[in-house]
Amino acid sequence: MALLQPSLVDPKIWQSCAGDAVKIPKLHSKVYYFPLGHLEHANPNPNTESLSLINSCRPFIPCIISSVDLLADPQTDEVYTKLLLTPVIDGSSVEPLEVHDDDDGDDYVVSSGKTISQSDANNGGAFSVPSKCAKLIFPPLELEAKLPAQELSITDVHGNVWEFRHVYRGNPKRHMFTHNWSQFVDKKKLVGGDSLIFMKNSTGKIYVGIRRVKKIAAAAVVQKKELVVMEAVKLAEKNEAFEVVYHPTAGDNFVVDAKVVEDAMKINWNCGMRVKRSLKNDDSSISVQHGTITNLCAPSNRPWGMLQVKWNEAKVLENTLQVGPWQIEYSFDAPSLHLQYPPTKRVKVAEDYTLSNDIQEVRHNSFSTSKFVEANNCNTRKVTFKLFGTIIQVGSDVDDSLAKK
Amino acid sequence: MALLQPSLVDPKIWQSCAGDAVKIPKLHSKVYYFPLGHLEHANPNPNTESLSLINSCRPFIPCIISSVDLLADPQTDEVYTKLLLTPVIDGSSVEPLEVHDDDDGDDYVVSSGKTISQSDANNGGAFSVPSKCAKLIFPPLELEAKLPAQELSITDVHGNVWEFRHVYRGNPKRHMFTHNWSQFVDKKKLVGGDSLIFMKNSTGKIYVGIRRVKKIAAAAVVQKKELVVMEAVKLAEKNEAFEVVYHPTAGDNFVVDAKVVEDAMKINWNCGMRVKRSLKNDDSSISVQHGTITNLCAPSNRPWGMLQVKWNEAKVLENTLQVGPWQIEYSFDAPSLHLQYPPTKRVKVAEDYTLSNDIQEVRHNSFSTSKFVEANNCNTRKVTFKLFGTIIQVGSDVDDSLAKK
DNA sequence: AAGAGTTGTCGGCCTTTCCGACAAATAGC
DNA sequence: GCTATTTGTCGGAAAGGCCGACAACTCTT
Repeated sequence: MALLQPSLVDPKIWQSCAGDAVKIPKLHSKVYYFPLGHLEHANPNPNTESLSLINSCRPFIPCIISSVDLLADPQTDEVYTKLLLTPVIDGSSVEPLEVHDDDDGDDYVVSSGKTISQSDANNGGAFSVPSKCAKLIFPPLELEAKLPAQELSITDVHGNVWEFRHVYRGNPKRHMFTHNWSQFVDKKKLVGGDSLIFMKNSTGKIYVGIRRVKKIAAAAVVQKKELVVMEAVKLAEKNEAFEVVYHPTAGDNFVVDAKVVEDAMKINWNCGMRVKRSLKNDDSSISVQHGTITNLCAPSNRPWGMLQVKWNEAKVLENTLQVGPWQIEYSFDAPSLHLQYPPTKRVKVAEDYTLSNDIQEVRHNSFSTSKFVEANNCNTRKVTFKLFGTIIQVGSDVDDSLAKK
Repeated sequence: MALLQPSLVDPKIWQSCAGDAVKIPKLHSKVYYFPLGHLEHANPNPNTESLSLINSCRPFIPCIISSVDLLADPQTDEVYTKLLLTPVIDGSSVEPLEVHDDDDGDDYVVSSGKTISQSDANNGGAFSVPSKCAKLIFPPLELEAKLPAQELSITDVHGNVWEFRHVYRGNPKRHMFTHNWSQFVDKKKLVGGDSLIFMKNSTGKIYVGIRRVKKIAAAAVVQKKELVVMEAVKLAEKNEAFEVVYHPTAGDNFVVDAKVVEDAMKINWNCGMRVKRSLKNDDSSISVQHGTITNLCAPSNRPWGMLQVKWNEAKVLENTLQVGPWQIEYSFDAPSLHLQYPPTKRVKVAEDYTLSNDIQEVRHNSFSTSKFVEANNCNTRKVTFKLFGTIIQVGSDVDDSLAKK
């Protein structure tokens, strides 16, 4: 039953399992690859040797997506993706292939999730189905009947079918899985805290995906992953095609759509700015985090983790303290406690006619420090990146002008 | 779980499921196809219309096996085969393809069977494993342990894997399947009397096949099968390639290796001759039936069911009362009660130079009747068949010579 | 803050599964 | 035909699964 090969997953099912917040670049699209993000994704505490190698590399590498595999782990059922990236040599005349929009329009997938309780995982072999899920995903039950029941065939990410009995019982009445539930818990090694995602496509076929709480990663495995990352980085630096693996549950993607990065870099991010970040929860509801930029802290002008944000909400993962501009949004609605930042985007664009194969970095060593920035222990730097032939400047004299007000 | 398509089965596993007595002709080999046998295989009581059509056809048709599919029924797990036969046009110069001997030598399959009891099928969800089977097929258990147990992964004919707990318990101690056995009974719809065949190949992988007691064939299904047979017969008669389906449990094969038929036809079969027939039982043991030829009763010189045999053993299927010569062996060792027939093969062979597309039948209308034959109410006929350009004569004047003694 | 709706956990009961006892059937001498 | 071994069936025991009761939690207003 347990296949040893990773399973190819239907794109819409894969997306629902990963969560709608997870963005996988499209085939043949332009992206930026962030080596530091890649390393931190494999190992949050990388060894110094790896870090120094990363520091000697370009901080971001423009690439084209040459292949996308949407996969599922045969052991854990968790979804992940394997991408083949081909570095773009600046000024090269290779015409990019057409980006195929894979939204087929007609077929859709609706999903509903639940983090399973201790009782779901251990007790009596029954699963308490959230009423939202039952209403949205499963065929309607005869709720007036004495013992409403139906047999559901639910397909996992490997294409294996599980037959559950779905009943509506108890007082107050609720939806439950009874028959075959404990076998499912047993085979999938589910524990309290793991999440299930139930999905239904336009043909009515029902699917189930799993997100695990515990990330059991042995030190040896992490070491191995780190070595694989470093091999990829070396290939990227040589402008050769390289393969990366991205697990949506292990932090943000380090391969980001070019336009998204470029647009985000055009904003004059500065200390004290109010920002937000919308997150999808396990049950596919949306929650919004609000925060304030506390520092522009990119060493060597690395956009990955350039902005340090202090989030208002307590439960925030460590790796979201330092974010890239594309990972957050400027918060228009939230009133700033100290200052009002104008939503106007002040962008400095300079046409570049130099055909160089490397990304040009121009560091402005003359920092201008405003009173506000000083008061917030925040260094404002003028930083200019060249992105696909366009020079972008971040951390401008906006502060000064505002401070003068 | 339940596939709707027939499964392709590994040849050695298929053979063990069918039983070693079942002979499937090799790809590209010469065979004789018996239309009457085909019809009786589909329906033991065929309608008169079908029978009259069969009678207007050749009684046997030489063919080449153009394809062999070894299959398993997705509903019942029973094995069967689908053959594509291409009629051989006598004298045609088409060079036959090489017959590939598919015996790979190295890999073998051992098997052990059991007809399951009422208790196996209904009670308490346990299966009493025959000790022979446990010793031959399963990995050795620590028989000295207090509760010897192991988990066995057993593959069915569709490639689905079943996990059973195999224990050695009770007083007296015996091998049993406990965990998952009742699910297997349930899913496979097993009833007392059905047989299981456990197999192990040279890599140690364990398989299970099923033979059912009840042949539930609705009248409509039988009608359909009869029509399919008649279509095949019509194609065969036109010397066009045709497909046949053979179920090993439903009687002897009507597609028989040419050499086997020819050799059997060379023997002067006669009334009173002692014959034997070895049969493989469910548990893969061998039992031998003994009998006496009571009649040479082929109407229109049809070798299928030409010999009428009275078997000594009681439990004989009806369809084995009338057999073809290739289905039995001359019994050298069994002492004849009345007469001693010499084991010498008296064969009359005549070279045939006529290039005819049809099989020549020469009926000798002058019957000679001996005293012995008269006393046994047995008609001795001289019958000549042309097989692949060789004329074979059966039921000779041996009787007379013996009777004169 | 209160009410309605939802869902986590528990104990009881019923079914299924697992076990050795015993006896019946079979194989071996 | 006798004995040794194997295996079919049974009743009791243990485990697993299904149920409503009740309470805690969440969401809405």
